[in-house]
Amino acid sequence: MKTFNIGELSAQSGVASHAIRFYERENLMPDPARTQSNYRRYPEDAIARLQFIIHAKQWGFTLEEIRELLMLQDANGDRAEAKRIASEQLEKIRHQIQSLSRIEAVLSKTLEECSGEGPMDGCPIVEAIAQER
Amino acid sequence: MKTFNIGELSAQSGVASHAIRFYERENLMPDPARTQSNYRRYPEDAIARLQFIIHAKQWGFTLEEIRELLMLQDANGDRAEAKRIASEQLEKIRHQIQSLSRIEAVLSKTLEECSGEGPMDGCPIVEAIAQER
DNA sequence: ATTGACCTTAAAGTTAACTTTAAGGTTATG
DNA sequence: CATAACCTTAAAGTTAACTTTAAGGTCAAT
Repeated sequence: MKTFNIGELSAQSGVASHAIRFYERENLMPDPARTQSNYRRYPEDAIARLQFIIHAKQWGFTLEEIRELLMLQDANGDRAEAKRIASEQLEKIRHQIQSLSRIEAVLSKTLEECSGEGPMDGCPIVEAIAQER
Repeated sequence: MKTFNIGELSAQSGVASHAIRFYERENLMPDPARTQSNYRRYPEDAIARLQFIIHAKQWGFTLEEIRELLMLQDANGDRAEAKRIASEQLEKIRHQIQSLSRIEAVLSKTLEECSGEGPMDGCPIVEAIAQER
């Protein structure tokens, strides 16, 4: 089995060495084996674990939530817990979409109304923001 | 004309006194008049300015962008500039919506596939995150 | 044997947008 | 006149998720 030092793992995973050490301190990555000279030695599956972290981040999970998911995996925990975490994430995402969509509607309408010419005084954009709600 | 000290302005606007001073340092609020005892004295329109800031924040503008908009207003600058700033903001919001919608689709589909029962091993949620793309 | 590219740790810096703390002056009330 | 509730400034702390710096040990190549 191939093993990697931290620089090689960094190159394979696209995660900076310092970030990998940070994940270790934050208990997202397990303490790796060490060489005689105290260098970290990673097994191949460390790449997959880092990619899991990257993807979960892209999905909007916080490191805290990712740590929970990884701990469930490591402990072969309860699937219901993972579902709860992911469901909460889905709810958050849906709220964000709703909120952004409302803003998008008003902002795009406002931009259509603004010619983009003339002085600031009476600018529909400014007036839309200044509007009480 | 009524004037306010910072605590009254805070109560009227819903923005904490310290945040108001912070906005002053950050050039979002103009340096106010002072009493003999060096207390800040605000005119009524300070309330509207703070509300403009609050609303712009709700629309997702950064303080930096809000400062730009306020400077344009204060200088009675060019409406085209305001339109550019708002257009960029609209683009950002649309990208966020797109990105979140993609995540929402995959995540909700994954959640449907996961019974929420049994051990983590083989959990569709974990597998969906671990998936290469 | 020396250079350069790695690796180690611990600690401090980054960003945004504040909040909190510290140490003290002022004003209103009983 | 004392006490509480204001106000002042400057500086440090907060959060997330790292990055950067400092000071030094190790390894591969020339």
